[in-house]
Amino acid sequence: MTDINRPKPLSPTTAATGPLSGSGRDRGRPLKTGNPLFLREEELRQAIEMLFYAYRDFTGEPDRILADRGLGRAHHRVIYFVGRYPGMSVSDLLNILKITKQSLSRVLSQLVTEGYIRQDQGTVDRRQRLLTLTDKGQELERLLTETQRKLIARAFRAVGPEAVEGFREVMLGIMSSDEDRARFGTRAE
Amino acid sequence: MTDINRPKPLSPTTAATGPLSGSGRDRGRPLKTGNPLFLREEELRQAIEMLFYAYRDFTGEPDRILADRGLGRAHHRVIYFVGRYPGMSVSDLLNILKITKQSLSRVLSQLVTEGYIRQDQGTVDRRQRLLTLTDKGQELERLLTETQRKLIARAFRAVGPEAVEGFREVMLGIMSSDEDRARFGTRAE
DNA sequence: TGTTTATGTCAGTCATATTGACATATATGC
DNA sequence: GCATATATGTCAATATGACTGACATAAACA
Repeated sequence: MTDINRPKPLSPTTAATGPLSGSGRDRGRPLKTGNPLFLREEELRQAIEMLFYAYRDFTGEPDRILADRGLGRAHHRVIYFVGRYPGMSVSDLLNILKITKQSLSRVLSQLVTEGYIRQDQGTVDRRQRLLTLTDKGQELERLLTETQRKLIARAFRAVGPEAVEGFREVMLGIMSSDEDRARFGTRAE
Repeated sequence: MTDINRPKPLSPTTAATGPLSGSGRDRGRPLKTGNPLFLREEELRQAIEMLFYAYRDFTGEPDRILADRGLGRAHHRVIYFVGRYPGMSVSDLLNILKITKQSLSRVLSQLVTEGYIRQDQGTVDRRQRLLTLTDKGQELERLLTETQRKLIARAFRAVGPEAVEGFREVMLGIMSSDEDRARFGTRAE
């Protein structure tokens, strides 16, 4: 049967699919002999799924708040980063988000039009439009970030500082660019 | 010097932006007196950003592979979970993805039409369409999952088992439903 | 037999992203 | 000062992924 190596059943409705293999211990066959347990296929798959579930839930509540105002997740990202780095330029933002300027344009213009973000001409380089949150923008930013911060804080508090440090290390390892890793420079510990 | 706690400048082009004041708020100050360091606003913000950067990079390479075949991230998720739980029903999948059946429909029909996924009538409950990957689907699933598994494995290997355990704990803490947490049953530690 | 469930579909809409082409103002190097 | 490069913006077309609402069918269940 194809279902020997399966994770546990999903729901009563699929009970038919099987009591299948209990905890699926052996799906975690080593990728190579001698690989430590935490690098087995099963553990790696779990990590993939954890990222999916956690990210989905992490963005869920902000998405709802934004939807009430006719905004989406893309607006959130812009508001977040402009709040984080006030006075950043458009190209800085593009560099972080890694989307095209046309994509950013629609979102950003909307935020400017609706009074969440202000654009000021740069003084050193007058081609630049430096971005800052208006009061209205800050208010929304706080609302959204509060939501996510509480979620993270709750998780952090529940697991303690060592687990948090492990989380940080793994996240840094997943990022593909040194530039991004550098944003989390060696912190006071 | 309100910018004490400000993240470092983003790029040479905004160096001028540096001492930009402002809305700094209490960034970095404890949320409440007595809160441990890892629960300070700055640390929580970093976690928010890490999730963004890590998720963005985590999905980047699969997105490119999929784009070559005219597929998107939504197809990836379907292929992934059908590969993970072969014989799952449509409602199981909806339950995991937490999208509407109409949204799933377009993606799933396309995958069936293009021969990545097979739908078989359930034997116990004949209303159900049980989903499995075809050979073609398995091939793509392996290609995509391999990519992500390698990324995770590299990160895991670099940081070691304790950090990985910390990562797991935090991710579980971020998930909002016990049902999802239960997918990662208490493992041998 | 009547109701609920699992699935599917039609239609309309919105948000987010893409590519490509082109425009303007400013900076910078020779 | 002129040529080129950079920062930003805009128009147009297109794809993808999500939503709501309405309705349809088959099978299970009470």
